[in-house]
Order: sequence, then C-alpha cells, then structure tokens
Amino acid sequence: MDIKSSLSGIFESLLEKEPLFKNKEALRHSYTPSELPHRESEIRQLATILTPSLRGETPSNILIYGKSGTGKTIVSRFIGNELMETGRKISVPISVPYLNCEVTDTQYRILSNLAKAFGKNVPFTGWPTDKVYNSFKEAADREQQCIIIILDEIDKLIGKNGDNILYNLSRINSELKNSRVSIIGISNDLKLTEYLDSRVQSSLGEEKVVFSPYNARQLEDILKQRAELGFKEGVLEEYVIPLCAALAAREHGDARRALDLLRVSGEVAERENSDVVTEKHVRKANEKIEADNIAEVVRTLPTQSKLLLYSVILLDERGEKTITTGEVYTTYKRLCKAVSMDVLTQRRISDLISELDMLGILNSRVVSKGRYGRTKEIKMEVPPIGIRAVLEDDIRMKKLSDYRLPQRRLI
DNA sequence: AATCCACAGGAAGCCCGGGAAC
DNA sequence: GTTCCCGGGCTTCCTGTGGATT
Repeated sequence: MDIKSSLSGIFESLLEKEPLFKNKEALRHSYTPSELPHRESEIRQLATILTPSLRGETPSNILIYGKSGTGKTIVSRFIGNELMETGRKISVPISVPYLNCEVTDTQYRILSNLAKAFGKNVPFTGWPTDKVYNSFKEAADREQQCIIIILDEIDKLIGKNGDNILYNLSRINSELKNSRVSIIGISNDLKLTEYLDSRVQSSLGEEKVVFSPYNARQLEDILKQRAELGFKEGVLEEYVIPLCAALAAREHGDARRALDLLRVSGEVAERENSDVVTEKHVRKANEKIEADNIAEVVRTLPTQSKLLLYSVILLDERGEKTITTGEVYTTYKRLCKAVSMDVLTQRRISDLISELDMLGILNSRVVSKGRYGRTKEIKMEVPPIGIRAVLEDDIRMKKLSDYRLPQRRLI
C-alpha cells in the first residue's frame, strides 16, 4: 500500500529528527546539575547548620522558606547527597530520606515511607499508626546513625492530621537510643509557623533559612548553564535566554517557569522545523504555557462553575459589550435546563463569579448604573475559543456545543 | 433631596460526606 | 459499629449602596 510504505518507519524518522536538543532532561526542573548558581550562600548556610551531624551530634531542625522555583528542593537534595557522600568517606553513617508531603500527606504514609527507607516492609494500609511508628523507630535505631528527614511542601500537612506527625517526629529523639533524627521542613508559605502548634513551632523552627527569588540576571545564568547541557551548540539566538529570564522574572523569579519556557521554546522551534530557536519561538512558548495552565484550571473546575463560565462565553460571543450578573444568571438557568442540572441561587452564582475572577479567567468589577442598579460587569480575561473547547470536553456539557442562545432582543 | 433599581455581600443555618473518637 | 464533629457547598434572609432619574 501506498500509505503504508510512506508511513512505515514513521517513528524512526521522528526519533532521528531532534536537531536542536542534546539532552532534553537537563532542561527539566527535576534534573539536578552538579552546580547550583546563585545559591552558594544558602548552601553554605545549610551546610554550617548540618555539619554537627558529621561529628556524630544532632544538628538543629531547619525550616526553609521560599516561593516556588527558588531552588529549595534542589538545594536540599543536593546538600543531602553531599552529606551522605562525606559521611561515607569518614565512615559516619548519615541517611537523608526525602519525602514530598503533597504525595505522602498523612501520618501513616509518612511513617510507612520512612520505615521503608530503612528496609522495613510496611503494607500501604492496614496497620494501626503506632505500629508503623514503632516499626520505623526500631529500624532507625538499629545502628548508630544520623537521620535527616527532608519534608518537602510541609505546608500541605497543616490542617490535616499532619500537625501530629510533626509533633511526634520532633520528639522522637527522646525515644531513640542509638540514632539521632533531625528535620528539614520546606515550605512555600512564609506564614507557615502561624498555623503550627506552638510546641512544634519552637522545635521545628530552630533554624530558618529563607530563599529569595532569583532576579532576571541570575535566572539568565541558570538558563545558560542548563542550555549548555541541553541544547546543541549554537542553536539559540542571542536574545533567547535573556528573554526567557525576563519573562520568568516577571513571575516572581520562578526558575522552574524559566526552564519550562526555554525547553518549550525549543520544542516549538523543532516542530516548526527551524534549525535555530528565536525570540519568536519564546513568545509562542510563553503563550502556550499560559494557555495550558488556563486550560488545566478550567478542566478541573466544578461543573457548576463550568456551566457558569459557558454562559459568559455565550454572551460574549453574542457580542454583548457589557455582561452583568443578571444576564449571566438567566443564561445560566437556561443552560441548566438544557443539560438538566440543579440550578443554584443567584447569591451562590455571584460568589462563583468572584472565584473565577480570582482565578484570572474572568474579570469582574462592581459598577453602579445609577437608576439601573448596582451590578458586576463581567468580561472574559482570556480568549474564549480555546476555553469553550475545553468545557465541551466535559461529558455533561457535550450537548451544549450546538446550543443556540436566543437572539438579543432589540429595544 | 428623595427615590429606587439591581444587585453586592454579610450572617446564620442546613445538609452531607468523611475522619476521629468512643 | 456508632456517634460526634468539622468543613465546604449551598440556601435563605437580610441590609447596604452609587448614582440616574424624578
């Protein structure tokens, strides 16, 4: 067959065709390079606090603060590895288990993961929590060693039963004979301690390290380093990296964002069969990332909010110059009937509109139209076309794709 | 100056699911 | 297992309000 012959080997040809990247992994934020630019002082600070562990003493517990993409995780993991390495050389056993509390978000899961890290086999559910706790304690205490537990995204534990685990871990030393435990907590939330139990607060926050956001110049250095590893030589135009850095710096200096931007720029360029990455590609990549983020937010919206958003889009497409709460509400009620869903009250819808506003999907502001009342004026903050497609992906809203709004009545 | 529209947005309470305590 | 409690989503009822209109 004709088609078959022209398409056979399609994957081979696509595989070969990676003219721009040398090692794409190096451009992901999960990659740990051997050097971490502009975090020397933080690394030194942490190292100073942790050095006692190499002398067999117990280092202070540490809380690390900083916004996303400031290198908290990568620096902690780096220093953990260095510590274990050095410990091995001078035969002081140190282990540095790493846990992400967004994934392991209950007392049970944390303890069972810790127990597993020390070779215990704990079922993922079933045991009473204190049995798991004892299991971990026993395993940890089997030989003399220093254990430094890294708890990433520790703020995700607050409010759950997580306060408990923090309290238990911070006191575990009094129950151990051979080993010593200390904790490194990592948080995005600068106000973390306000939410903590005061006992936990004082023991956990013995030392505090703050990671400040990178500025554009520092981001540039990071990108340069990674680009050297990730891209082939000479495929980046001169202003690509500075532009990526500048765009990411606008977003509170998020290195993760900067790296994503650079990598996606490369992908965009590749897809366009360009043999260099240009500023144009960066701008496209930026739009793509933004659009993907929004699409993701919209996709995970509760159904009622989706329906509400759909109403706004319909009104917007009908060409209303100003959309008010009342108009949205009447359209929304029609749509509810069309897909046979419960109708919420206007009070609630008003709140949902404000939520969408906070998410940056809508823009609503309160205006007074004098005799004609006070209302919210609502505008789409993002292009509706893409959003509409995402909304129609929802099974419950499929039928709406050919729904027609009644024509605007002319006064 | 008084009126009055079309809502905003606060307060209280209902309902329900899920986890902790008994 | 049952009971208790909590938080989130939601309704009901409410008071408040900026400015065009009267």
